[in-house]
Amino acid sequence: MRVRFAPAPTGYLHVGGARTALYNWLFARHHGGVFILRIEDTDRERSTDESVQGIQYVLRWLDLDWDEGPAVGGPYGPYRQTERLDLYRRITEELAGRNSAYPCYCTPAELEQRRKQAMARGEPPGYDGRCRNLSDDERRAFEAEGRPKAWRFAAPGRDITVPDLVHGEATFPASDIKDFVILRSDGTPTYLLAAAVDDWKMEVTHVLRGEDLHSSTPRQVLIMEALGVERVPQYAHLPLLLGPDRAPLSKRHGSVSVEWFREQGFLPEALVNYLALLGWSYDDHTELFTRDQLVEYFDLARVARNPAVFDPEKLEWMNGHYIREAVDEPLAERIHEVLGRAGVDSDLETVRLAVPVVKERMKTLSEAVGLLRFLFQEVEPDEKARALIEKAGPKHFRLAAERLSALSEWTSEEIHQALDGLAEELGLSRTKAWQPVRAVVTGSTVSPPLPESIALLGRERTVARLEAAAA
RNA sequence: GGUCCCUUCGUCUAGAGGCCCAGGACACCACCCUCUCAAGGUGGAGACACGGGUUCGAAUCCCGUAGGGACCA
Repeated sequence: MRVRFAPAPTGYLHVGGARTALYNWLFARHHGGVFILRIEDTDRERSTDESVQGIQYVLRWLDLDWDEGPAVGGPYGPYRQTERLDLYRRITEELAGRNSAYPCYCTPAELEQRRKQAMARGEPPGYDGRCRNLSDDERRAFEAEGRPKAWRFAAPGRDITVPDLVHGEATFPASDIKDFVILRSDGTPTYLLAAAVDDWKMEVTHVLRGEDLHSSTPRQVLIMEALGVERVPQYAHLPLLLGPDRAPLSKRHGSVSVEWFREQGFLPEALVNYLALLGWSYDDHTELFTRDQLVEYFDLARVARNPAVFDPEKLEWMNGHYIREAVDEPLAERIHEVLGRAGVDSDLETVRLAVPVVKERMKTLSEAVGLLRFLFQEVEPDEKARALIEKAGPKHFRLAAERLSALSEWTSEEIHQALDGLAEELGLSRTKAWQPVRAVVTGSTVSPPLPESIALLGRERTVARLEAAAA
């Protein structure tokens, strides 16, 4: 079994593409097949080394390893290979020899005009087959004129049924399959030809791709059949991913690239788990899966047929879960990195100690910045904090400073006791006594547990902040 | 316009004729826990697009209608 994942060379992978990659990978791994990475390269404008790098980077981050590739399909970009162009041309000639392809001399303007006429007559648009039965004389005349020619596939005029591993069979009527272009006048193949030929040459047995390619399947199958390909791949079309507005996920939804999620502090495990569940389910209640379980359980028969809306909130919840589950040490390193990128100059040692108290209060790693900033920078109390500080008054903080500086041991237990003593002395509830202290020490009314926060901050800085507030 | 695909709580979904006056999860609400925020616990509200059939019985099968999407150019 040879499974191929073929993203377009857009330079990044959006979550829809990532899900397709994941399903291909899971399918291949589940069946012990070969997972092939092939970059679809039919777009002249965007194909660059960088885009291939970008896709590889993302797949590595998600830990989706491939066995072959990256192979590049299509003829463009830095991967432009004239021998490939020759291959597509030779195959087109071969098809022509079998009466399955013919040159078309119609100009874009002519095609456009006829399309409009057809529409006006209430007929479906699409090529009318005009050049299919050109006489030799007519053909010579066009050639003499120096007209550019494209090559079209000669549709066989019969219905075609293509099986699909998630949808079952779909029959496309002959009338819907017009003679389509396979080789452009500049000698480059269209997606249809390139995909069919490359899948054939790479001996691909399974193609899992987006639903948007569903209706192009019969044309690819037709090309392969005309070529006498013995084993046409099996197709599975995955339901599209939608944005919150129910429109297919695309660049205009903004932050949908996997790279963005990485930068925001999402864990690959969370993204993989979430994506796996967008269009597939195992049973009626299991939601959290390890990678091994995913590989073991994944089954195309349980892939949904309806499109799914991408829900960032559920992803966040799941990410929070994976952060809580994460091992402290590597997590500390990642948080250290995130802090650095946010311009907070932290030291790894302190972050290590802080991890246990922050890990269960984050949905994304980037939230660590707000939670831990007070440990590494001077604080500027926010509005709520300032109000609390003002209300409590200097005496509150002077007493707190005294009690804390008198401590013989600087541990969260001792600090806890000192703060309780403060509450007692002031005749206040714990909440009322502690919140102003929190405001002064962390600059916020929200923080990790106070005694732990103070322990992390250190005696000197804590007392200094309290004394400044008492002045 | 044609063809193909799709339609269960706001969202992701379970459901392949009786187990379903529809189950789980996220989000939401309430309560508990509690030094704040979380996490955790308990409870709550919330859906079978519509209309016809078939059947003793339909979310599940059939036919229509409506809506959405993709492709064709």
